[in-house]
Amino acid sequence: MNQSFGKEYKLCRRKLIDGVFKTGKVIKQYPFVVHFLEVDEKLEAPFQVTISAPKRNFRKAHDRNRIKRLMRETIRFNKMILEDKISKSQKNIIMFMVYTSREEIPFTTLMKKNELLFEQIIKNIE
RNA sequence: AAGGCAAACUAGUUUAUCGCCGUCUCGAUUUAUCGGGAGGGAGGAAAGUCUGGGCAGUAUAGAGCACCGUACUUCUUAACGGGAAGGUCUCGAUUUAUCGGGAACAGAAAGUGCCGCAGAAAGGAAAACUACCCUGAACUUGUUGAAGGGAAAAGGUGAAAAGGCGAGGUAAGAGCUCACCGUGCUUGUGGUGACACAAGUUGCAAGGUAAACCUUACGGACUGAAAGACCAUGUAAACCAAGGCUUGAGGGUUGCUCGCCCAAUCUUGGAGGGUAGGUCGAUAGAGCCCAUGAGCGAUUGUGGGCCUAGAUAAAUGAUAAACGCUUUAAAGUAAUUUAGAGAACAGAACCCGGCUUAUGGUUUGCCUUUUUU
Repeated sequence: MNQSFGKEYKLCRRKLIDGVFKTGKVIKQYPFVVHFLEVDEKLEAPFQVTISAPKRNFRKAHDRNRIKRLMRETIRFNKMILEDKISKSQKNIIMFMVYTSREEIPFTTLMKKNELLFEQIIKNIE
């Protein structure tokens, strides 16, 4: 089982990010808010995601790094949920994830929340 | 034992599983990817962006004014507003001469401004409220004290009242005179110097404030890695129209003035193309460690060794276990055992030198307080 989660999963093309916000859908699963969109373009990875921890909630750079690392770890563990679905269809998914809580939440609960979130995305696409 | 100050060190360790970002290397082929291996991967402040440089671009023909910064001395350094050593003033402690702090520590005899309240008077060679002295008026002849003058010694106000204190002197007083002290000036000696010490003086006739303007001395081009260079893409300093031509439009030269340089490269409008990617800059440096020489020290000479993060919506993480540390509770005379909890401040973004701020722990030195012997 390939659990790697490298550079190719990063969404950093400005046009795609603008597209996610203009035409994508929104799902809230506290503490996450995700904007996502199905695209026909061929990407380097099955899905691409941008992770964001707002400066408004975490003033210190050290805290923002901590939150983003935890989020990346949860996505890495749960990515098979999305990849199974995507491998059946020909489309790719791009996402913009925002962490909305003002405090750090334990890793185990973040895992469950993230799992729920990805299942909701799949239902929504279907 | 607790608290405070200063200095130094440290910033949990190991293993397993799954991952992240570079570097080197091997193999495979579809020549651009895949797979394997080796090795590296945040800090003492990476922070604040307060300073000094390097580096890069623009410009180099300068001068004056303006503006900004610094301000005891000597040294140190690439440089500094940093650091070292020292001087002066000042605060605290006592062991009275030492120790430990602090200082926006140049100039008030160039000029201007300001000094609230209180007080008679607050800067003008000023000022007389009480009380003092002299002259002197009135009458009740020992009282009241008009008026004029003297006087800064006493009281009172104030942060500050015009050198301090004592003696002489005087109507009462006054540096008016004298001794001592303080302070200014001159000379000499010592010191690289800031200054110190000594002697003299027919100076004391006059405050503070420059963290008010100001004066003096010294220094200062501007911008900032989103700098900048190259590659890729695009006909793009391209195209169309109008105005403007050597009798000088316009541009550059720090903000202004003068001066200087370039000189039709210009101005306005219209229509319209494309990028927002990559490589370098960018990690071998005023570098770090060790030894040794010079110096009180900051620092520096010489020799040897080492290579030590380079990301770019931004890498160093997650989970589990063990050990170590701190702490709480229980058991025990004690060593200790068991169980629980905790581990700070904080994330490189071109690179260095400093400063400042945040912060867990350990050690050493000094000081204070309390308890026991």
